[in-house]
Amino acid sequence: MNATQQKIIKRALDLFNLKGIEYVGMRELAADLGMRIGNLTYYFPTKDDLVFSISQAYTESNTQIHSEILSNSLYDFLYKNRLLFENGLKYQCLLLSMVHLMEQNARIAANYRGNVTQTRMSGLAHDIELLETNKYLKFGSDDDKSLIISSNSLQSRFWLSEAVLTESRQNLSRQLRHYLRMKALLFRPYATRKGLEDIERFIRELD
Amino acid sequence: MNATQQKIIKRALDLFNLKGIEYVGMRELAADLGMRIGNLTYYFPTKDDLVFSISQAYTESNTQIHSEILSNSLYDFLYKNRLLFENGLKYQCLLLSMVHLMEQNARIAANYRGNVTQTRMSGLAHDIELLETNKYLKFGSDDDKSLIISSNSLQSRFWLSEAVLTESRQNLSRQLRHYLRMKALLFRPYATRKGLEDIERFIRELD
DNA sequence: TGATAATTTGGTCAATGTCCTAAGTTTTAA
DNA sequence: TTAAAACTTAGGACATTGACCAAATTATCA
Repeated sequence: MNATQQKIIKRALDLFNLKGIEYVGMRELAADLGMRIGNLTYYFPTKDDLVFSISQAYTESNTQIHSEILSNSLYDFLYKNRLLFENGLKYQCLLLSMVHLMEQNARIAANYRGNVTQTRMSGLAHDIELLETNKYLKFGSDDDKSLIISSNSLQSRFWLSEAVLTESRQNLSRQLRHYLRMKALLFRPYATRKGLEDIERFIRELD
Repeated sequence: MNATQQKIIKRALDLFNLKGIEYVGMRELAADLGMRIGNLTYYFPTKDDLVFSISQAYTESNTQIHSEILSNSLYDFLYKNRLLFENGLKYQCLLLSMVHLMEQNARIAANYRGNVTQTRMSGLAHDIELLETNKYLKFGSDDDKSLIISSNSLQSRFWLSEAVLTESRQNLSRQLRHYLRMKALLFRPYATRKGLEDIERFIRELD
C-alpha cells in the first residue's frame, strides 16, 4: 500500500465518519483530496473497494488489540474492551453502516462471515472461560454464560448505533464512557469477589 | 387515508422489508403497483414521506400493544415483548435502517426524539418499577436497574440488525425465538422466585 | 350539464457510482 | 541514459436515483 492510497484511505475515513459512507460521493472525496475521480478509481476501482480497504484496516487494528491484551484478569478483559470501543469510534462509519455493508458489499460480507464472526465469537467464549477458571466469574448455568456472550456481542456491535439515535455523529465519544460502564456492569451478577474488585476499579478509572 | 394510499403503503412495506428501504426505488415500486411514478409522488411527494407514513403505522401498532398489555406480572411483560418483537419483524425495514432514517429523514428523527424515546423509556422504567413492587424483580442497586433498562432497550432496537449479520433479511423470523429467550434470561439475575417461574413459563411456551 | 377537485401522465433535472479513452507526467529498472 | 511501468489528468458517457412540474384525464357534485 503506497502513500497515495494511504492518503486516500485516511481522508475517506475522516469524511465517512463525519457524514456517513453513503453520503460522501466519490467526486466529493476526490475534490477534497485535490485529485481527479479517475485517479481515485485508479487505486480503488469501486467505492466498495475503498470501503473494504478501510474495513480491513479496522479488522487488523482489532486483531492487534486482541493479540496484545490477554484476558488474564477481568480488569484486563474490560480494559481490552475499552481499547476496542475506542477503536470502534475511530471507524464509526463502519459500525454505523454495518447492516448495509453486510448486505451490499460482497467482499466485506464474505470476510466478515468467513473470519471475523467465528474468531471473535470463539475468542470471546475463550476469554469468558479463562475468566471463569481464573475465578473472576462464576456461572450458575451454561445459559448464563451464553447469555453474557450474546448480550456482550450485541452491545459491542451496536452501542454506536444507539448512541447516534440520541446524539449526532460528531459527538459520539461523549457516550463511550456510558456504554463501557454498562458493559462492566453486565458482568456483575456473575462476578466473584475478586471479579467485583476489578469491575469497581475499571469503573473508577473511567472518570 | 384513502384506499390507494393504503395500497401503496402496504406494498411498499413488503418490498422494503424484502430488499431494504434504500434499495427499492420509487420507479420500481410504481411499476410493481402498476402505476406511474408521478402518481406515487402525488400521494407521497418524497420517499421520506412514504417512509414516515410507514413509521407512523409502526409507532401506532406499538402503542396499541403497550396499551393493551400491562406488565402486571413478569410473564405479561415478557409476553408484551414477544408481541413487540413480532411487530418489529413486520416492520423490519425500519429497524434495519434506523441509523440512516434518524440521520436523513427529518420527520422521523423529530418524531422519534420528541415522542418515542421519552415515552418508551419512561414506559419501560415504569414497567420495571411495577414488577419490582409486585415482587417479580428485586434489584440490589439503582445501577442494576438502569443497566437492565439500558441493555433491554439496546436489544429491542438492534436484535434484528444483529440477526441480519448472520442470516438474510428473508429468514429473520427464525431468530426471533433466540432473541426473545435472551431477553427473558436477561432478567434472571434479578428475578424473585415468583419471577423465575414466569421466566421459565415464558421460555417453555416459546417452543 | 358544467365547474371544481382529484388523479394520472410524460418528461425534465441534478446527482450518484461506474466506466472509458487519450494524453501527459513521474518513477523504476535494465 | 533510456525504455518501460506506474501514476495522474482531462474529458466525456452511461444508467439509475429522488425530486419536480405542466398538462391531460377522470371523478365528483352542485
